[in-house]
Amino acid sequence: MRTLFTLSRVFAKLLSLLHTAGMTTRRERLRAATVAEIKEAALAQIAEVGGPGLSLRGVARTIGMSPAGLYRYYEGRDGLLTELITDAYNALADAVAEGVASGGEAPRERFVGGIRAYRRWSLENPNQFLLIFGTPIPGYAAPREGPTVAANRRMGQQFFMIGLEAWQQGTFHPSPDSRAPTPSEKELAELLDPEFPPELVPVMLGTWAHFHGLTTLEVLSQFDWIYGDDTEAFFDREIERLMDSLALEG
Amino acid sequence: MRTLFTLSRVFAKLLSLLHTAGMTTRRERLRAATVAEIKEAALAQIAEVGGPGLSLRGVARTIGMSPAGLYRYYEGRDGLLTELITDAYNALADAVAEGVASGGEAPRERFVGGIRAYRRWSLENPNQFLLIFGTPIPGYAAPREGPTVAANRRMGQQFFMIGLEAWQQGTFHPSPDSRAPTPSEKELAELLDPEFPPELVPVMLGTWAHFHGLTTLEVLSQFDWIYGDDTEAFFDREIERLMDSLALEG
DNA sequence: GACTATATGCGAACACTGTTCACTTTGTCA
DNA sequence: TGACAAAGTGAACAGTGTTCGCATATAGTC
Repeated sequence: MRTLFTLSRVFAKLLSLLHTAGMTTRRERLRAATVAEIKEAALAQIAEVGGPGLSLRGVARTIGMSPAGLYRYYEGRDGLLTELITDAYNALADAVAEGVASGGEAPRERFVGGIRAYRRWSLENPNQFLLIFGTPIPGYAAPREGPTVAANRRMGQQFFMIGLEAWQQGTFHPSPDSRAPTPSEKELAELLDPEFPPELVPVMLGTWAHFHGLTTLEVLSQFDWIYGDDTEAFFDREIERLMDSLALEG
Repeated sequence: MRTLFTLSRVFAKLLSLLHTAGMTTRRERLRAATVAEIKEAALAQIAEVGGPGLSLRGVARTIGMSPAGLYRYYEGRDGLLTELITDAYNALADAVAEGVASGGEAPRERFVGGIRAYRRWSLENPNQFLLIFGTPIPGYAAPREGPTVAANRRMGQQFFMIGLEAWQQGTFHPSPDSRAPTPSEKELAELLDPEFPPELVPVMLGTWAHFHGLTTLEVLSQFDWIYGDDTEAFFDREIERLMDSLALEG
């Protein structure tokens, strides 16, 4: 009987939560504020010491809370990391989208704009970048089919769409691959868009890998001993070379 | 007087150490064995849990020694990491050299052999790879101009030499860069080899970044959702595309 | 061979980490 | 007002890297 009452109450609360997205009650507002504060502190700490150095007790200290209290908001360190990793994926995807848009109408400008934004965001947020593309944090396992892999796929699909856009405008003529598309490539193409040409899949993956490699090595300061801190010209030149080899016009 | 005696004794010892590289004394043999054992245990642990998860107390446990005892052999965790990172650089460089040699006489075969070896080593030793190209370990700072940066440069120079080899055989005709070589590029070229053409510097760097990106993303399983575990064909095809765009014949 | 300086190794301690648990205080809602 | 859930705390546990003082084993010198 008690549990039934409780259940119905919980259900009512859930409904009200879904209904009133304006966070009416005082508790909800406070909670949202606390969550935001925690995340902000965690992000600041990651920017300083990197993902693997994130300390729960540290963020508890900076926001003036006991370490145990954090567990009311996140499932420990792993839960917090899951959220931050998801955020990083989305932030990168947003930055790329903005970079594409800044390219105006010209397909090549849009494409290059996305790539440049990829690099810029990564250099400005190296530790968030490494949260995604660095060493997996020891002891942390992303939840299966959880928010991080969803964000990962979202980012990947968005990138493929940039290629499709140029393709459909007829300005994209990568050298034809002598090999026929594999089943997995056809499958992915269909999943992305009915119009997506399967032979574009490996081309886009290779392109991604290329400028991702450039970005990674720059974030890790692997070009410093050659170019010092003036790597931008090299990067731009390399992107031009890449675009030429893809025969992306416009 | 005492100190003078002591100094001369130390000097004699140093001389004898330099002279008898055969590790005559019992102590030296034992020490070498212990060092090797520690390194082996650390390497095994890194292979399991990754670099940032390396636990000094853990290796002490597996070799049956007290944690404090390790400090007679390494300057704490950082010292051990410095050695392991250096080893990783050298192991990768060795693997690449072997891959090049396996290509026989044909320049293109040699070049591709090196790249394939780069990928293979990285996939077989992902955690050593990430030790070098992953997130810097929190709290660890490589000693300035220490062994790790030396090993890093050694690896880089070796890679440039592979390019020079193909160049000198007249089989390497990358599309000419419209931009004149920068001072840093000329400087590096001279430092590498008097015969090294400066315009080859950015080409080789770009090439490295390209297949490094492919390798990184594969190590981090970022292709899995598309290709499953059959990524080798994609990689090989991509390398062919890269070689064609570089116009490396033979 | 005895003596002494050095290398090796250990246990205890310190400051730190993530996490759990029992407990109190605070807010919400019938 | 009363009941119940949420929020927050402090103590505790097991784990980490590191330092210090002390014991022992080895090496080289008189």
